[in-house]
Amino acid sequence: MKKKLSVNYSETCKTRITAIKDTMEILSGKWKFHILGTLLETDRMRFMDLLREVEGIGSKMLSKELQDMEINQLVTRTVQQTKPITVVYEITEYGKTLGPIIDEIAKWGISYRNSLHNPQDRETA
Amino acid sequence: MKKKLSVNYSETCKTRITAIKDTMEILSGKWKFHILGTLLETDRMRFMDLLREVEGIGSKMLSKELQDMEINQLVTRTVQQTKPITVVYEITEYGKTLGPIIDEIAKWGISYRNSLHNPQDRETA
DNA sequence: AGCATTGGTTTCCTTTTGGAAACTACTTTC
DNA sequence: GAAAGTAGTTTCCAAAAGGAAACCAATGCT
Repeated sequence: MKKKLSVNYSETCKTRITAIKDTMEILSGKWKFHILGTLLETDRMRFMDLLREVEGIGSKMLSKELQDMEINQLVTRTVQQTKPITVVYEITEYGKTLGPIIDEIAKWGISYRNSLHNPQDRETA
Repeated sequence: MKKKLSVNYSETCKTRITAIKDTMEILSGKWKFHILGTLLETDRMRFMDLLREVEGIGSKMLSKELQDMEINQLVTRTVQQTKPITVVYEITEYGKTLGPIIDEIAKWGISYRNSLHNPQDRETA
């Protein structure tokens, strides 16, 4: 009797994997979670403010990541005709639907930090 | 009057950002969510089975990602002294605590797919 | 003997990612 | 007029990530 080679995967499972791939592609790169985490807290921020708040990022990366997210309708970019022009970025309603993901990730990260101090927490997870 | 330069960030916000960074570092790379998604469904799998199920991955990457996750106690590796030795990987209880994150990511990815067909869903998100 | 399977490792190469610094262009302030 | 702040873009480079293919050691099958 021959063994089944692969493809014992259910449809729902493949859908799930595709969904995970889609999401992670949209949120790819070193900074998107970081930027979104910031925008979810403060709603609207100018470019230079983001540059200062998202510690470590450079203008090239910030610009690129914001463009990516604008294309995916997660953030909006608005030029304001002020004295020196300013540009405000804000998270869209659609972008806010990522909130639960970010929350879960933050939650896990926090309990991970705790488990570094109390490693037994990890065994009894 | 001078403007405040940066650092108007609350402590909880910084904690949150650090948590996000921690989590994403542990789950870095192209395949970890994929592998975890698979192991969360099937519990225990052999190396070659994973190689076939995680479509597109090569042995080098699979090996490396599994090692990373073993170090972080997300999966266990057990050698079985069978005829040709087999190695089973299974997700740990601690690894299962990532379930909610993966679920949220999968959920979002699914509704994202839907919004590609009905773009108005995205505006009224 | 010869091939397949298991579970990897190693090598070599390409692509992607990301960072630093310089530069643009316009306006305001000193 | 010089400096500084706005919001980026461009260039140049280094490092990291990832893939294909070959290889290895042990065992089983025919």
